[in-house]
Amino acid sequence: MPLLDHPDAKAFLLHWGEMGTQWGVNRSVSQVHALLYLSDRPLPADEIVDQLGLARSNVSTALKELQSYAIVRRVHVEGDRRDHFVAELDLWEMLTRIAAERKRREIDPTIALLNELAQRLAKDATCPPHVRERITRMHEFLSTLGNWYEQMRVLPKPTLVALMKLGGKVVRFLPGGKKDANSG
Amino acid sequence: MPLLDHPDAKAFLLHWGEMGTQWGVNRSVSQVHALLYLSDRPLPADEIVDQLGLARSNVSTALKELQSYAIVRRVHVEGDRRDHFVAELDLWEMLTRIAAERKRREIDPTIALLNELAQRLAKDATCPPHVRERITRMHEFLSTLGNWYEQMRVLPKPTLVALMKLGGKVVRFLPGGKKDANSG
DNA sequence: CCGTAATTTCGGTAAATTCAGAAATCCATG
DNA sequence: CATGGATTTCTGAATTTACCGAAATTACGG
Repeated sequence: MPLLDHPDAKAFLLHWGEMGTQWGVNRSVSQVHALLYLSDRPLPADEIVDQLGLARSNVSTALKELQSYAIVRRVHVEGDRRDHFVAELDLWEMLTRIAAERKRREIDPTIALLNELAQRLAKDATCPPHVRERITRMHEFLSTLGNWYEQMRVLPKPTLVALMKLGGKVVRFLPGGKKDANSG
Repeated sequence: MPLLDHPDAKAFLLHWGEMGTQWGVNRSVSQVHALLYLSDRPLPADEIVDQLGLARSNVSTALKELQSYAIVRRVHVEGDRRDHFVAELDLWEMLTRIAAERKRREIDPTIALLNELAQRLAKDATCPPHVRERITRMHEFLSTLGNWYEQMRVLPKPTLVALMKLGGKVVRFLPGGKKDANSG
């Protein structure tokens, strides 16, 4: 019995698919992800094809993309030759993996370029001062962000979760942190 | 004298333009942003057209998009009828504004849908248990993230900056936080 | 190894996006 | 309230991206 017979599962899947384009992947990719996320068992590509009505090749590409984010993985199912696929169900894991891959694709190349430019600018007298300053600032800013990310990345997951649950209340624990009505 | 005469400024601008497509905007948008970011004075649309070699209409659309993120704003220049534009130069501001807009576009619609679905699922006996659970989990997860974001958003900027600079060392200050070699 | 099932790659088409130029609208000024 | 510059909106062409079906490749069981 197809998962998508249930109207709410279907609503979720269709919405997820549409949002995909906003998130920088195509609809097929995010639909496949939604289907696997809702599925209670590993699915072979064929079945994804059937349930979503996509071309086999398209599903293959989508699965590859999802695996590149490490939020979907191949699993072997006893007594079946075909590859099966499951989505990461730990949403915190999902988030950190997407973050890692997006940083790699969207931030790291720019930091690399800025490293180069910063080096060149250091010994370049012809550059207008404000250009030098703007590029340097951007370099410092992104480097700082990158370092922060790196430090967060290596924290144990429970610590990260605790930090997030704490929300704005972290400041209470900092030296000179604000006291509020709930702190005593 | 055009800004882009300098090779490093040009390299920055070209790179920024290419990355734009990764970041979910088109090349024109990110190029216009780069140009304004490097400029030491407000630029009228005409001049952006000249320096980047884009069509006037294109620049108009790009400026609108950048203003929707609130990282570029219109300014009036004494004695000139034309609108001029400047980029946000405080990079921390830039980041928080982009984050705000992206959350609005990329997360809020999904939270809204999940609110609906969660409500429907609560009184729906026909839904397979694992589907209910997965959707509920996603709902809780995104809501928690949203709440965390909201609490970070309202913190004073210096506090945010301090928190980031602190990096992984925040945990030292938390109750039960780990001690490390640098903490004593 | 051979045959078959499973999967990926390739080529072509459809759809969407980007972008320039033209037309229309807006707006300040005389 | 007319004029001319400034700006946006409209339209269509060009490019890019998404996606299907077929062919090629890979992996597996006998």
